[in-house]
Amino acid sequence: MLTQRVGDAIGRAFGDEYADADPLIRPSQFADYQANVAMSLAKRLGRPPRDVAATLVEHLELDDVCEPVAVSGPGFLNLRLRDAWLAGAVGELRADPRLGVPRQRPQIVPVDYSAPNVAKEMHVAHLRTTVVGDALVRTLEHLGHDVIRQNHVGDWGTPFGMLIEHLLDVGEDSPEAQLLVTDPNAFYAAARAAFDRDPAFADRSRARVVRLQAGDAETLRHWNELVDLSKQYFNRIYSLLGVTLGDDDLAGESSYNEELAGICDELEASGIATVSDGALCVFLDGYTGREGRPVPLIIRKSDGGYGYGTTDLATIRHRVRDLHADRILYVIGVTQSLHLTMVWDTARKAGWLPDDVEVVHVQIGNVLGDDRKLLRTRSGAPLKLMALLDDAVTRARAVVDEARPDLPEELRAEIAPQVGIGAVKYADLAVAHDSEYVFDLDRMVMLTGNTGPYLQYAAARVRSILRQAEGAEPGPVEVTEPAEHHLALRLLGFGDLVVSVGETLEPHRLCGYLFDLAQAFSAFYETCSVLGAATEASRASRLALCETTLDVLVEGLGLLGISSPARM
RNA sequence: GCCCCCGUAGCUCAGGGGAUAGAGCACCGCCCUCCGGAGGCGGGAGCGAAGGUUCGAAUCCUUCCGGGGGCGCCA
Repeated sequence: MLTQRVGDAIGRAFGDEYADADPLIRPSQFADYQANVAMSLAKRLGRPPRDVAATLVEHLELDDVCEPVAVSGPGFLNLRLRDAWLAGAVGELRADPRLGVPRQRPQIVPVDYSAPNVAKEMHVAHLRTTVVGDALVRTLEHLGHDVIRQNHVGDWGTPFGMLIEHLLDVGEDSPEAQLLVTDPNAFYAAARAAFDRDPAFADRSRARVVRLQAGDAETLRHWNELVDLSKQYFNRIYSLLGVTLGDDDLAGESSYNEELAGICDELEASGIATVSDGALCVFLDGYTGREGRPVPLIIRKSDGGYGYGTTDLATIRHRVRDLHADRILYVIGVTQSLHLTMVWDTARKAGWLPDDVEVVHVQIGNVLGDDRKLLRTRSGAPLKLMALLDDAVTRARAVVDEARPDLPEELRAEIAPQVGIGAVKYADLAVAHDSEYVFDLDRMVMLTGNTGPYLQYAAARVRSILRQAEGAEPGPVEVTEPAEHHLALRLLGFGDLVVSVGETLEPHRLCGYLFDLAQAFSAFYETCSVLGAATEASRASRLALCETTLDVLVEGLGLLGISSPARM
């Protein structure tokens, strides 16, 4: 709105040929917003920036929206919104069930995230892609996009012969088989041990892989049993995390089996792939490795088997051809960067990925321990995710017990998981997804600072005020105090911010916004008594501000996949 | 050796080319303690280094230093 009005003023002041100048209106530390337009215009006009800015001010028609506009610095227009206008805008926001978040033209967006492996423990890296992916999915859906969740689970490959044989040995209903649900690494380790110890078992395993790949019906039935048990493990984690992934979203590597041979044939026939050292490879310009040797994307191993490069090609073709994707998101570890770009380049070359389909690698950075190395237990073993989450809940319980000894025991037991899980998820979301960060449970569950529990607590406190308002109803918004002004300004920023998260795919911006909002509310709470407001109209207005703040906090946390306990 | 990412306060992290680089935690000093103590105000200290582009660079480009990762049959 401001941008449009300033743009019009440019046209009036300097002529329509300059109306294309981007006013670049942004929040500012010097005013509510700052229009930075004079610099670029001054250059084009050959006039001093301050003069240009002053001329522009004369042509601005913003008196209904802004206080008289100040020119400062080298030529910035500082815009301070009028309290009355802000009050009206917040009133409109309150009436809008979407809280100012626009609906966008829908795009079809497959999002590849989580992707755990069958018969393997999920670790913190999986946790982060799951949490970040889920926040992106929720946000994009809220913006109106047609999101297709794709959980590209690792359910195929060489180890499955060994795993199936072990499952047959222990029996599908045995306690050992249940390890797949409760402690998958233990199952895997047992299978591996048998493989290393017993040559006969190793031979059976290898034979089993061959039958699996040949599509032998009985083997496939056992494979399904194996995968089903692992699904139970995934779903336990997802349910504990409150993640939107379900069985319908499973699109494992195995689902592309039928297409792999065809992919290879097509690439070989078109000359894109060539045989090298017995393996079918794609060599692309610009990819060199050690000693300048070209790096291949291997699509068929020398033993005739297929690797994940081939399934990834089949996957991308499926997403474009069958799902009609406009934009494809890969929420995957930063280590896959090279592999992914090679797959994309190959797909483009083969004509499976048109130029107008955008592919994005949402790079997930490593999670580190306090020694700045990949997070592990003290003994060096990989962390068990379930144990880690339990630990988070335990610590959250301690924080809740400390802060709210007055709450009944059952209620505290109910709140603790929401806080603990929220804390872990928020920590994953609050830092830029591609940066590494140091995992520190104690910091995550703190009630101060940029943490999930802080925001949940903020929301609970607002609820508490509303609860105590008893008969008093929220009414028309008035803005008089500076703290009200600042809070109202923050509230109005929600819609644009959600849009920017959808564009940049950076949920940490939403975290920063919500933290900022909570602090603005805190300042408001400090200086503007709600229940003790001087007049009835003022109390009604402040109740309305409380209610709107709560709505935005709850909605924002919801987009992040974090629940807001009613009390804590 | 080649390629990618990163280097911001004591610590953990923000900073979509714009003014005097921010927050939280930790530390020190003062204030309030009233709707639930998510407190308030003040203080110290920072863009790895050097060039370049620009009216203007933490941000873009180049080089160097330092850290992490990847680089042919695991996924």
